[in-house]
Amino acid sequence: MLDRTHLKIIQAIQQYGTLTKSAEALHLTQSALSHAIKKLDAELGVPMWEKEGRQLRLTQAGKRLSSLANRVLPQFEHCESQITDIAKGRRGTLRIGMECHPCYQWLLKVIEPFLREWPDVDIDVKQEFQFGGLGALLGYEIDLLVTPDPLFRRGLEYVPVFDYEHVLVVNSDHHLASVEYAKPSDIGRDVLITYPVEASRLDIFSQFLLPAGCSVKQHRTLETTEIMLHMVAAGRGVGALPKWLVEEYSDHLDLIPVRLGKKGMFKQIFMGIREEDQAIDYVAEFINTAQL
Amino acid sequence: MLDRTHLKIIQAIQQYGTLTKSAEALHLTQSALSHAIKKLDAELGVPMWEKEGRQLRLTQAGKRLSSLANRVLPQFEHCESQITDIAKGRRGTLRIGMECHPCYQWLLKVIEPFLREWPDVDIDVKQEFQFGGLGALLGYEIDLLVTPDPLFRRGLEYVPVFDYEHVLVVNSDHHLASVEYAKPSDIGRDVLITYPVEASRLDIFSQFLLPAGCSVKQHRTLETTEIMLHMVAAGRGVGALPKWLVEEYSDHLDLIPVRLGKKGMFKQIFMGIREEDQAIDYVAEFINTAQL
DNA sequence: TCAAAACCATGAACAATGCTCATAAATGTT
DNA sequence: AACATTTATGAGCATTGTTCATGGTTTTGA
Repeated sequence: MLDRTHLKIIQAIQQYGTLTKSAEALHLTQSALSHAIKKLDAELGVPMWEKEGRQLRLTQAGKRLSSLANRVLPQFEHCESQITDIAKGRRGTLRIGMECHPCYQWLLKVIEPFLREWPDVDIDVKQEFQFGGLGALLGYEIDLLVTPDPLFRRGLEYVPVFDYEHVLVVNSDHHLASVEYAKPSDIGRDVLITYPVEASRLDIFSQFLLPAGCSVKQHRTLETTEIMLHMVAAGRGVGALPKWLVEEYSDHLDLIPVRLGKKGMFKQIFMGIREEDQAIDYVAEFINTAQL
Repeated sequence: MLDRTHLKIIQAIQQYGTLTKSAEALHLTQSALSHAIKKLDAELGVPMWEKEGRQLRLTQAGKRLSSLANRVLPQFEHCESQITDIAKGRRGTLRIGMECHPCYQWLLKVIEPFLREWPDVDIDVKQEFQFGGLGALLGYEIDLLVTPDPLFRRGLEYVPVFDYEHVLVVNSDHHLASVEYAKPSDIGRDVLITYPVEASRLDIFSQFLLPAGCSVKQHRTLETTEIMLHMVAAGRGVGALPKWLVEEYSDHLDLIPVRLGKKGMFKQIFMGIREEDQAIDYVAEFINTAQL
């Protein structure tokens, strides 16, 4: 019967390439591994690897097994650590996925009191997912998703956690610094600085520039909010961020928020969880504190 | 180490309630099971069950394990059967998920030539999913999703497979039988027959009646297309279905398709797969034949 | 080209794990 | 209280997986 050890074996061989090294990683002898894979091939009736000289290449069947390993093993590990956490009196780890870059700053503020109140719960924040945040939630890679884009599905629950206005950020020298609101064509000669995600996921493109058929002189990306704001304050470009975030920095930096379009761009951030997890006390409590 | 057998045990006990029956189902003696769960509890450091008299109830930790079992075991089984299929020279099973009821008829037409061309591939059609069709695709419950509602995510590919017009169906005695198109208020005194899914997933509600603030006299649901059409032909109500589907039955049944709104309601159906599966020949071929 | 190095395969012996059997204890039923 | 059903326990057995020792194969590099 296909078993967790088999998945570990296939994963190790994928990772290390040779039996000898894999065996070492698995705390086995090379012999044991050799026996094991021979038996596995025999049991399943088809080899998992083909040998090209010394190279081991996965067969079609092996690829299936490898795919199973990659998605199932992490779940085993997480479940195990959750349970041993419970055993030790700790409550476990809340794995939070983020689909909106600037929310990170907000999350930090929420996390702090939570960690104080729940000393026996750990928090883990992840930002990259193979199938996107929703996929990660459904695939049990994360337990909680912070997203501006709630895709309601059966079995999932979304809760709005906060509203904010998305604004353009410029410095006081910029020609838009004193206007009431910015039009899409106003930034045609500017450098736009954003987080490094696909343009389709950036509201400034999808909901402001693109619908009006406008573009910018240059599009630059930066990982960190702080540096982004420093660049804007230095007149090296304009940004698009939550207004509250801009206001937090406008004490020490020369930053002016400018409304996007006449009506402004108002966003709502949601937290999504799996229905079944609603019953877990610290999950419920996290959502509670986050809503304040 | 947590293992597949442990997951099977917890699942069996959930299902059968008592150790004795579970042991039988697992082809073990009651003694073996008793030993096994004792060891499991000891290894994890926390009991998985609490005894209320003779009743076994899952603890918090046990619930985690049970949840793991429920989502992981099916994947083991599917992977195993895929591989043994390959071993036997068969190619495996293409698991198709359907999120649109009337597409079933269309699928039947597509499946037929495919099964002829690929005698070593089986097809499995599923319609109910815990986390909806998308969740099933991401969770490896299905390999291919037929849906009117493509949610583009990283790691997924969607292909449009066909377009159709969604129409109201009435019989020739109905007062709408001869009009050019139906307005939302026109069916306020009718019985509307639909498939048994939430109203929010029925376009006739979400895109026709609701936006106009209209409703119907009564809303009935029926599983099968055929009976639904018989009811309509008998004047017992009106339906909302793809035009091509209505036309297929209008030879033997008294059915008239009526455009929904002045501009009609045009829909597009997509097939979604995981990117990684694009390389599998029979999957690619299925999509090809389906696009014709 | 040939030896050395790295890697893999195999069989026998051993160790550990899990299973069964037999039986006792606990729980629920009448 | 007696009985039926279910669970727990310990000892012995069987299976499985592991190591050890060794021989074969592929690759490397002088």
